[in-house]
Amino acid sequence: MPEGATREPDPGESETRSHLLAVAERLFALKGFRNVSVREITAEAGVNLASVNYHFGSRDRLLFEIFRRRTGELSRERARRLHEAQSRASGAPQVRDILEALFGPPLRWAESGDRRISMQFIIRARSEGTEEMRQALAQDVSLLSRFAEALVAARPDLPRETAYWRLHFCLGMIHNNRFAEFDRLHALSEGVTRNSAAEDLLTHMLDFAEAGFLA
Amino acid sequence: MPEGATREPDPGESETRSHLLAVAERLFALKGFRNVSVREITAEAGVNLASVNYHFGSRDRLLFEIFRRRTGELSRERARRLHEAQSRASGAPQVRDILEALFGPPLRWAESGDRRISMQFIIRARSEGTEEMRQALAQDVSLLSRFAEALVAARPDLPRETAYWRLHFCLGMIHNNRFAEFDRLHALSEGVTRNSAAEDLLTHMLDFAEAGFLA
DNA sequence: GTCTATAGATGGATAGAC
DNA sequence: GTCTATCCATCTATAGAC
Repeated sequence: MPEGATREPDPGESETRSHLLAVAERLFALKGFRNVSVREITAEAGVNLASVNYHFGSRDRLLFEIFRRRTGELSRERARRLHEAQSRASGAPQVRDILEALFGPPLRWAESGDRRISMQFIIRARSEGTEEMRQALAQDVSLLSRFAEALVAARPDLPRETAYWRLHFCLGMIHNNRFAEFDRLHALSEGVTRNSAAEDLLTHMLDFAEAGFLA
Repeated sequence: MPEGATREPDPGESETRSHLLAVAERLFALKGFRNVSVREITAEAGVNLASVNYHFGSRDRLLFEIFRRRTGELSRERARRLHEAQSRASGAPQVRDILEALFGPPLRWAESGDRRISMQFIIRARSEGTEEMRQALAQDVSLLSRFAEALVAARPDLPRETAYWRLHFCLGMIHNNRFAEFDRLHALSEGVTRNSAAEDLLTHMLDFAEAGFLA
């Protein structure tokens, strides 16, 4: 597991603190950011009402801390996969390999039980996030521009603007995935043993988006 | 303008009532459903605090009434365009014409000043809507299945499941559009006179999605 | 139909004992 | 670090005068 991952509680972190992070993440992901109160979080976690303020200062800072951790992890994983694709292809990967580095991590997160909650949390942050979160997402342009540059390099004949738009469409394809879609996916692939559900969806997405880029 | 449109106040509707609908729609669209209070709506509208409850019963029912009107209008416009495409093509339109009936209406709404707010409201309803709204959206499957059937007819060689997924990806491309994207769009097309901004984006989307369907 | 006043509920935050 | 008790702000909804 890469350096930044914090699936297991940080040993230097109080048990209450990491428990609060886990419980809050789940509730926020399931019910929406504004539909979860500090009271609900602490009750569910079996800790005292005041502990959120003691450990995080405020409800908002707890929420932002979860956001910061998860988006950081996802970005690092995507960057790593893009870098691997570039290494394999001597710096010039094909469109499909670039898109796999973009699509793969969130789809694999959404599949496994543990990361699934984190993925739903991140998806929510795009629409329900605070101004601070949206600003942080907008500043994450460094990662996106790495993908954009890779795509432009793979399709140098394409106008830059067109490549940007198509990357934007690809992001839309990802962000539209919610629990409902993943559940439908699991239902559809029931009894299909050749691949995992996430791999099936990944293939569908890559087929569609790759063809879109080759237009 | 088609029958269902209610851009102008219904003559049989009290002025306060239609004014509240317009003001509330704008505030909900700009600030988010849960970030707008009855107090703010009535203050902005210059009417009394109690008038929301008098005219609509509750804040939630005001919100749902806006939702009901706008989603109805958009669905009817899409259905009409699909029907027109089918008439033009003797019942068997091409993929691109089907997708234009899907993409065109929301893009044109987002472009013009008046409908722009309504479009943002609808986009928000997907992620911030109440359970009642999500249920209504899910039941709007009748419209979606008309598009799905048309696409399957246009590409009979494609597995049904694949066609559904691709329609799902197209919906993602649309729903990812927010104010930020439309503003970027307006900036990009500054000084470009050959087409309106919405037509440019529509072309980009159709190029991408049509190619994706032909994979 | 419109207004003021207020009831009633919820939730974030903190003081202060332990 | 944890707990109880409480403050204070905000909001929806409604009663009742006009």
